[in-house]
Amino acid sequence: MSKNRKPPTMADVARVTGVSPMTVSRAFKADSLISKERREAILQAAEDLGYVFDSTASNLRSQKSGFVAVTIPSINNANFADTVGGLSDTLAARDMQILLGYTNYNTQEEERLIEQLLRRKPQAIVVTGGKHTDRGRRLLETINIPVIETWDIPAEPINHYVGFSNAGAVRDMVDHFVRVGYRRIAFIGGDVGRDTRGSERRIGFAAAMQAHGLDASRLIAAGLPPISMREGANAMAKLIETYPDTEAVICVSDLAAYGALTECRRLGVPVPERFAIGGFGNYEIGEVCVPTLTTINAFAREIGERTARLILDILDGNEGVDDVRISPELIVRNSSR
Amino acid sequence: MSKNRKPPTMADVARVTGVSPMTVSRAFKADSLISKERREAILQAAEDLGYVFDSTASNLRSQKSGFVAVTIPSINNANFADTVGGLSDTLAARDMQILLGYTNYNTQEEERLIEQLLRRKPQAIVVTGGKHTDRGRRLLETINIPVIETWDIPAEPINHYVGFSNAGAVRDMVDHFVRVGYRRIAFIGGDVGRDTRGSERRIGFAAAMQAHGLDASRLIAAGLPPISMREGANAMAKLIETYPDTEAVICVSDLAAYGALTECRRLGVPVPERFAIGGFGNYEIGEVCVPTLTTINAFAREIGERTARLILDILDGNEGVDDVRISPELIVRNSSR
DNA sequence: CTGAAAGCGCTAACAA
DNA sequence: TTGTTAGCGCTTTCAG
Repeated sequence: MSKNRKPPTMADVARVTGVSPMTVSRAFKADSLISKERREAILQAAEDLGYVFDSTASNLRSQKSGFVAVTIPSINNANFADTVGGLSDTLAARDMQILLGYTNYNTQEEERLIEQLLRRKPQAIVVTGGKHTDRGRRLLETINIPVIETWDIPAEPINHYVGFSNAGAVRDMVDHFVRVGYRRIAFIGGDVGRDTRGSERRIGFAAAMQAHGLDASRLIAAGLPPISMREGANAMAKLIETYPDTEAVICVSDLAAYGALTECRRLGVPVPERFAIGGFGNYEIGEVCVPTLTTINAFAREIGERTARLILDILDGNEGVDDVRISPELIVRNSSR
Repeated sequence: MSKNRKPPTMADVARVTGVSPMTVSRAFKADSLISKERREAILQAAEDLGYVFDSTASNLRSQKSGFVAVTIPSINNANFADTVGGLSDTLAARDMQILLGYTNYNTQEEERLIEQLLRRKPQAIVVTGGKHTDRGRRLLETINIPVIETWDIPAEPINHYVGFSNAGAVRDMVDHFVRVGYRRIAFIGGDVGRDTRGSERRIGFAAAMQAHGLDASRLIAAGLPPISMREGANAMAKLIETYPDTEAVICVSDLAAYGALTECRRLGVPVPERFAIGGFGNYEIGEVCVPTLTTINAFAREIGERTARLILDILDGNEGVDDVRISPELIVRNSSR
């Protein structure tokens, strides 16, 4: 089945076709000057030989890898998957590929990953969030390619960012909850410190509650991020036990919120009549479950698309490239007033 | 901020350290012969210079990319994400990286992707399923690297496979449903032809029903794969309208099953008393929702891990490497007897 | 439109 | 343990 001969190179294709390797090279570049018939003959010969273009060599010579490096906290998260999808689809139009790594919500792991990814000579690097180890940050500052921080608005951006205020988005939900009459509001999130976006959502909750003169101390920590549905359910049980008179809860994600919702159903607590629930992220589950979930749409896919366009603009040398601030949208559904 | 000087190379590090480039190269390979102090001095100088190892060049010279190419139908699917996670984590132990592409459940797109990925000279390629375009198959047959088909047991494997029988797994569920007394059983899946794993599940359903002498014609097509929760809900509405006396339904995935479950709740149809529901894939939603979902665990993460180990074995030249047949596990929960 | 020469940055292979 | 030489497969550059 698999022969042990060395795979054919452009030189082989050139020999078969009776042209120079340079001409073969041109045949493989869509926009290069070469007669139509010659190109067709060359491509046909290449296909017959089983020749596969070697981008490894091409990249070295031209000093362009065609890669954009991307780090996300978790591969198994619909929000980040949407962002990667937006990035990937937009970059594909220019034949660029994504080199993906995930950090498990851990900046140490992110540092290791950044170093590993940079060795592949990406033409840009996209990271999630604005928190990094000192060395990770230094690596990003030193490298001579566009760096884009996403899903956040960093206090001190390394280079560019495409994101939104996590604290601000939660504040909008608190404001809405207070406006419609809830007062005793709690927050379910992960343990502090690891997931920075989650922490900022908690901070946004506390700040907004205080701004309304309300008690901001009803905080339930549900475990290490990311918070699963199960952990959301457990946190809800703890919440009801600890603060039985709570009227509404804001969860760090729709997944936690859905878990909380199922726990209410198990306990016979009517939602939203007795207990209102809000989530974050506009996951599919939130528009299908009963009752549907009030949530915040952070436009995950658009973050990816805008990031990709920012990168392409920079690589094209367009001046005046602006960072992007996304405005998350509050979606009020049936799990709350 | 970003200087326009060319980034430093090994030659620069060598100059600064007063050694030859070859010695610098050795300092970056963990297992090579070089005095400890010298290595440390070199690595320190490299860090100071902001030198980043160039795997592009290394790969070309050594003819080893360190990549494993992987195609999956969708990036936004917890099952495939788990498989990729298993692959990625297992390969990371050997410093290999994954080069990921997704096909949108489309073999044309898969063909395009395979061609693109092979240009990066991966050391192995993993594809999902055993159905490909003719040219896609030819590319995989011709290339001189391990090819692993997953999530399926192909009738004619190209090279290796790590998978399970989708038809057989659904047959197990039908057998169970019949054993506990259901007779009028339906199947909700995607439109035929695109998602081959889904088609095989439907085929397994029909064959099993016929084996029991039961009517296998209650098939609801829910749209293009992948079937969303929403489409599962719509399909359930159609099912109840079309075949009102149905007792149980098997859905092509847990997501569709969950949608079906919510539709029952909306319609006031009690599950499992009036209507039993089974899913596929053991997604998190199925163990949290109310009632919990009867499903099939296909061991997605293990598929990835076993695939990675298979690849490493082959690359290590271990003889007698065997393909892997996973045995999916039926999990009976509260959405059925 | 086509070709020849040179070299991208690293490491295999050999020599010391 | 270290250095020298050559070359991985392609494309930049320049000449025709």
